[in-house]
Amino acid sequence: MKGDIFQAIADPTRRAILVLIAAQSMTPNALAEHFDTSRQAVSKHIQVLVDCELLTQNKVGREIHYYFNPVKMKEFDHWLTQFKKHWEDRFNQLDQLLINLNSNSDEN
Amino acid sequence: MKGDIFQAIADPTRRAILVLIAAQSMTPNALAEHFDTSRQAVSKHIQVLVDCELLTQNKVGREIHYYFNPVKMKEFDHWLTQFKKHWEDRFNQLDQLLINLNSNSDEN
DNA sequence: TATATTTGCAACCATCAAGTTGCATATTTC
DNA sequence: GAAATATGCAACTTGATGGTTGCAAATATA
Repeated sequence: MKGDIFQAIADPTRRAILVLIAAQSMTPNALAEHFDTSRQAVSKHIQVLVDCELLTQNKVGREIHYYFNPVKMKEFDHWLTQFKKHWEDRFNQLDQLLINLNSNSDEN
Repeated sequence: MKGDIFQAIADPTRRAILVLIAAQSMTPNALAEHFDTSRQAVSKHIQVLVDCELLTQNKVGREIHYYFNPVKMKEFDHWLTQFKKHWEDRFNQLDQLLINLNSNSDEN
């Protein structure tokens, strides 16, 4: 599971980090100020995102600037797109599916 | 984190379950045959997917048929769409971003 | 050079998640 | 009614995960 994009995106803090960094590149310290947790905790999240290449880094002196890497996001996008495609195919053969769902009233 | 779609989709087994059930509704037993793990393990995954409403169930006698619920998938889709939108906006102001990325050669 | 700043790394802890086994319940079949 | 089948629920184990603190390394500043 190491380096898995789905795993990386599952964590809400990491999603927030992605959104922040996608909007503007940042250093770990700058990022950490946006969260309640410690700098090290944020750094660990960053590391996870770097491991799966959702972030790239650029060291400038003692600072490290992290950037969003859109390429890897595509991988994620791809799964959903494929899934949606599949599921929209199903819509074309709605027949059985709808019949079953409609005869199902004991559930909700 | 209970009932979180991102969390639900993070697990590869659950993604496989979603794909299988989206293709065709299934009972837990039928599903379990597709995996190496025990029926109970699969059932737990199903429960997670039901909790976040990615699956709905229809009890028929002693069998329970699970169906894919496309509605909730939208929620997931929404985040990605918003994110992509944001990130594509950035592309329109590529200037600074590209300058920074290009001056970054010590990383790869 | 001494000090402050930015960062990563390692150790540790608490919680959660995924798996297993065992058992109870409901339904079908004999 | 008894046996078989389909399923859910609970207890337990183990490993991963997110958090903390402490410290070392590198760079900037005085």
